[in-house]
Amino acid sequence: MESNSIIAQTHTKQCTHDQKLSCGNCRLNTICMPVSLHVDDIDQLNKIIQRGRPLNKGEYLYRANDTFTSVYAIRSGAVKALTISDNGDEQVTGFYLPGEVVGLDGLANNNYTNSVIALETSSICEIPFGRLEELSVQLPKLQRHFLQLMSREITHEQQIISLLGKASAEARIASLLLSISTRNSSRKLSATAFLLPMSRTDIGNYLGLTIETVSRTFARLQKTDVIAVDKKEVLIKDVLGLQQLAKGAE
Amino acid sequence: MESNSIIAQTHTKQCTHDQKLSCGNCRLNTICMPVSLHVDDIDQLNKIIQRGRPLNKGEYLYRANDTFTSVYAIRSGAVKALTISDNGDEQVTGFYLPGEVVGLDGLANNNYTNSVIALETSSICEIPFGRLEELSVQLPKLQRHFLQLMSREITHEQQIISLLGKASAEARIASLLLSISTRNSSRKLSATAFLLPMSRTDIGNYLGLTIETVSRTFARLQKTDVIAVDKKEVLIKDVLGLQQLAKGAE
DNA sequence: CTCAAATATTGATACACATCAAGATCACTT
DNA sequence: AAGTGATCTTGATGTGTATCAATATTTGAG
Repeated sequence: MESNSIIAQTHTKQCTHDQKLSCGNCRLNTICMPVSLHVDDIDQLNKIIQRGRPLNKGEYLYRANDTFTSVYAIRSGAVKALTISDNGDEQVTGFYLPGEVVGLDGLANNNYTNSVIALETSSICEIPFGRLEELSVQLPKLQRHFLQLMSREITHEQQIISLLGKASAEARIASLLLSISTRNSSRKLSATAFLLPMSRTDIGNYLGLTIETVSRTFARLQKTDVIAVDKKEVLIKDVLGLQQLAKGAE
Repeated sequence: MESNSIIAQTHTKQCTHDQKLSCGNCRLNTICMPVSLHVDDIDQLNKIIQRGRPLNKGEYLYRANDTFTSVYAIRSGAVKALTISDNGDEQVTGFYLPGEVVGLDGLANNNYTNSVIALETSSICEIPFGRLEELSVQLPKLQRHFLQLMSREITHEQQIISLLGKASAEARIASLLLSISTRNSSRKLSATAFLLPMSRTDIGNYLGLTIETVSRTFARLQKTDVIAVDKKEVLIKDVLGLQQLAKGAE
C-alpha cells in the first residue's frame, strides 16, 4: 500500500538505542528533571533510576490499590491513567507523553488511586520514591522540583475541571489537540502534525463525551478546515482558529 | 423573629477565643498537620505560623498571579478558590473548610494560579513556605505530610473530573453534599445537618451547572425526601439514598 | 422601616449532546 | 488471503440541562 498519510513529514521515531541510557544524555532531561544539577548530582539521580523492559500496548504500569513505591517518567511512547469510580465505570484522568511523570497520586495513602496503561509500546524510567526522598535531602533543588511537578499536576487538573465544567464538545476537543500540540512542541516534535496515541473511546472518556460526539466533532473541525484528521493522524491547519474554538468562540 | 430553622441542633460556633492560639492546642491539628511530632517539634512548627486578622466575607486571601510565598490553613470559616479561564470567566476550583490547606497551586511557577476568597468571616493560619521547607529538612515526617497534602489534592481533583465527566446534575449535587458531610464529620461537626457556606452561583459554577439547575435539583431532592433544604441550611434525611444518587442510581 | 440590589425560585422553550441503530473500516488471527 | 472482533463513522431520534423570562425572597444601606 502506498503512503497516503496526511502528515507530510516523516514521523520522528523514538530511538530507544541510545548508546548508554542515562539522565545525563537523555534528550528529555529538560522536561523530565530540569534541575540545574552538577554532573555528579545527575549521576546520583541516574543511579537510582531503573529502566525495565518496554511496556507493550495495553499492559499495565501499575494498578489502582497497588502499594506506592515509585514514580515513573515516560521515556518513549504514551500512557493513560484512569480511576474506577464507585459505580464501577472507568474515568480516564490523564494522558502522559515522553518526559512526563506519573504516579504522583500514590503518595496520598501510600497506594495508587489510578491504574496506568500503555497506549503504545513505551519505555519507562522507574524512580523509586524512597531513594528519591533520600537524595532530595542532599539536593534541595531536586526536592523543590518534585514539589513543582506535583503542583503542576494540580494546576493542570484544574484546567481540565474548568474545561469539563463549561466547554462545548468542540472546545474540549480543540483544547486537547492544543495540549498535545504544545507538549509535542516542547519535546521538539511537530506542533502541527502528529499521531494521537489514544483511541476515540479514551478521548471521549477523558473529555466527558461519547465516542459518537468525538467522531462528529473531528468531522466538523475537518469540514471547517481547522484541522485534517485521518484516523489517528492529525494536522492542525489553523492554529489560531483552533485556539479561538478552545476558548469558546463560535 | 422566631427560629424556624430546619436544623434542630444549634450550630457549633467556631470559637476564636482560644486561650492561646497554637498548633499544640488547636482542635484541628488532627486534620491540618496530623504529623506525629514531638512537643518541641510542634512548637517549632507553631513558631513559623502567622495568624493575621480574620478575613471578612468577599475578601481575598490572595489573588491569581500573586507571588507564591505561603500556604494557608483554614482555621475557621470557609473559602473558595477560583481561576480565570482564557475566555475571561471564572471557574470555582474548590471549597476549603477548617483544617484544610490552600495555596498548593502556587508552587508550580512561583505564583498562584487561583484566587482565594472568603465565603464568610474566616480565620487563616499562614505558613510561609520558605520556613516550612527549612523545617522540613529537619523533620522528614513534616516533609512527607506536605507531599501527602499535595497528593490528596491531586486525587480529590481527579474525583471532581470524574464527576464532571459523567455524572447527572442530581449526582453532582449529591456528591457535593456528601463531601461536605464527610468533611464536617471529620471535624466533629454534624454529618447530617449543616449550613452551606457558598451561594447557589458558586455551587453551579463548581459543578458545571446553571443556578437554575442547582435550585431545581435541590427542590427535587427535597421532594423525594432525601434532604431538607432551606436556603443555606441542609438536613440530610436519607444518607444511603443520597449515596445511591451520587453513584448514579435513579 | 423602606428601598434597592443581589440572590434564589419556578415555569416555558430550545438545543447540544446522548442514545439507538446500522454500516464501514481497521487490525489481528489463522 | 479470508474471517472475526474491535474501532470508528454517520444518521435518526430523544432527553437533560441551558436559556429565556418572570417573580419571589433575602440582604444590606440609609
